[in-house]
Parts: sequence; C-alpha cells; structure tokens
Amino acid sequence: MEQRIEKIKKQLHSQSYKLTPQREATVRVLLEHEEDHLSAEDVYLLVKEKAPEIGLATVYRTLELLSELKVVDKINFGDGVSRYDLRKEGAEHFHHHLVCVECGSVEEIVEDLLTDVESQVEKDWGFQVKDHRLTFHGVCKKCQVETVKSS
Amino acid sequence: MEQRIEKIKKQLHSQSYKLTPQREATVRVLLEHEEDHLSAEDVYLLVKEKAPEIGLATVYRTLELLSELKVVDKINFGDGVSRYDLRKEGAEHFHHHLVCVECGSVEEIVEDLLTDVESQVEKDWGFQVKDHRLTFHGVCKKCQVETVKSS
DNA sequence: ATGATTGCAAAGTTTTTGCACTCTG
DNA sequence: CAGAGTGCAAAAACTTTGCAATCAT
Repeated sequence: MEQRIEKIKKQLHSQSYKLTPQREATVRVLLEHEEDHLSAEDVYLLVKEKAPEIGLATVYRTLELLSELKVVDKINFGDGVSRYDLRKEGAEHFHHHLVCVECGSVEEIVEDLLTDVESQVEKDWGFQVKDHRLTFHGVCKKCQVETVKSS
Repeated sequence: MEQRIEKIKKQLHSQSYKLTPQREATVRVLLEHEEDHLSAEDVYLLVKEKAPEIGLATVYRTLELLSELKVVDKINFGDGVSRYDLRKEGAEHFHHHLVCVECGSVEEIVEDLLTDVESQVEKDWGFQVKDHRLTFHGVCKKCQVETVKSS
C-alpha cells in the first residue's frame, strides 16, 4: 500500500503536481476499494469519513488528474455515472469487465485477452492500438445457478 | 431503407408499440447517419429539420425504446454524452469501435472479433456471455500518416 | 371513450467552473 | 510572495418526469 502511494507520488511529482493530503486520502480510498468501481460520489463519501472537510469538486479534480496520469481509468457502464478504476500494478492495458445483467455485479479480468485481436486490428485496419475497453454483458456464475434452481 | 423501417415497425408492433410519425422521423435520421454515433441532442436537431414540432424529450423516449428493442445500442465514449448506434442488419452482437485519440474519429468494425475470446470467458470464468462492448483507443491510419509528415 | 404518445416546462443528476482563501516552498 | 491547490456555491450539461393536450383505434 505505502509503496503504491509512493509510486503515485513520484508520478505526480514528475509532472510537477503535489500529493496533497486530499489527493492522498482519495488515492487511499481507491486502493482500499480496488474491486469496487466507485463513482465520484462514492469516493467523495468514503474520503469524507477520514477527511470531512474535503469538497466534491476536489474529488472530481483529483480523479481527473489521476486519469490523465493513467493511474486510474475512467469507465462507464451505461448508468449515468463515471466510475474510476485503479490500473493494476504494472498493467499496460485496461483490464476487462464481466457485467452481470441479472444481479449487476461486476467481475474483473486482469489477463489481457486481446493480444491476437489487437494484432489483427493493426494488420487489417491499419489502426495503431494504444489501449482498449472490453466489457462483456451476460449472466454470472452465481445467477446461472439461481436460474437453474428456480426453474 | 423502407424495408428496414418496415422491419422496425413490426418489432414495435410485436410489443404493442406504435411507429408514430415522431418515431419514424427519428429512425430515419438514425438510418441516414448510420456511421455517425449521434448523441440525443444531435438526433433531436436533425429530426427537427424535418419535423420542427418534435420535442427533445420525445427523442430521448424514442431512443430509450429503440434501445430496449435492441434496434439501437446506447454507447458512451467517455465524453459526457450517450450516443446511439443502429444495430447492423442481422447483427447479433454489438459491433466494435476504433476511436482515434488524435482526431477523435470513430471507425466501426462490423466483424465479430471476439468469438474465441468469448468461448474462453465462458470456459474459464463460467460467465455466460450475451453481448460485449469493445472499443480500441489508438491512432487511426490518417493520423499516423500525418505524424510521419510533420516529423 | 380509452389508452398510448407527445410537447413543454420543470425538476433531477452528474460534472464543471469561478473565485476568494489557504497552503507550501 | 507566487503559484498550486482547495472548498463552496453557482452554473452548466445532460437526462428524466409530470401533466395537460393530442392522437389513434
């Protein structure tokens, strides 16, 4: 945890940004909820527990900044809100998501499944791929079981 | 064009919805701009040219309805707005997008590149895939050329 | 007539912005 | 002190909703 904060601090410094207490608190919340796909509001409420004086605008500004630095990725599952997801340690690409249409749960896939597909896109469309967003919509393991039960 | 409208009309009727003039005008705009990834506002302005009395709320309601019927897909490229994309004729899955980070252009890939990846997800994660969203971010052919020129 | 659909305006959400204040170096 | 960063409140941007009027069967 501390190491990852240290690393982010360096990333900020390298662009002459500071890791202020507010920014640090925000990053800590993200680290503690790495699997949770928090919205800006979610982050705000969680940060507020530790640092009640923080403003929502600061959270937005911080998330925006972290987004530029590629520390987090801003994602959107189609409900009205943006969600913010920490990049995995050393991950070069965005990870994938499995969104369950039954229960709304979101599972993460860290593996990069798209190496072959990316080569194909570069070859066949002449498009130089830098990153990707992949989300599958379907029925998660748990809900499949429950469907069987109830039928 | 007329055939596709006829088909959509049937889809609506099968769920006891009507193809009102407003809805038809909206569908026509979508058909005429199939490559354009229009926002609700875009659609509204274009429909207004032909049917000035239409309201923005109706456009939203129509797009919502078409979305439920899987006539269009609602997508989000990370700017604040939802965009609406007609499903291709006979396409079972959502098509993919190539978003250029230089010029912002959006290219479409109609082929389904994910058949293998989907099998893998079903096998390895026990997740029953129904649909997917795949967007590549990178540099399009045109901007690659221009980068070479200017360097 | 009855129920679906519409247009308008109002309200709701989420996000951004302006500005004075604070902090750090 | 200068510049970056902050909190607050106001504004903006996008979308949804309530309701009376309209339309189609």
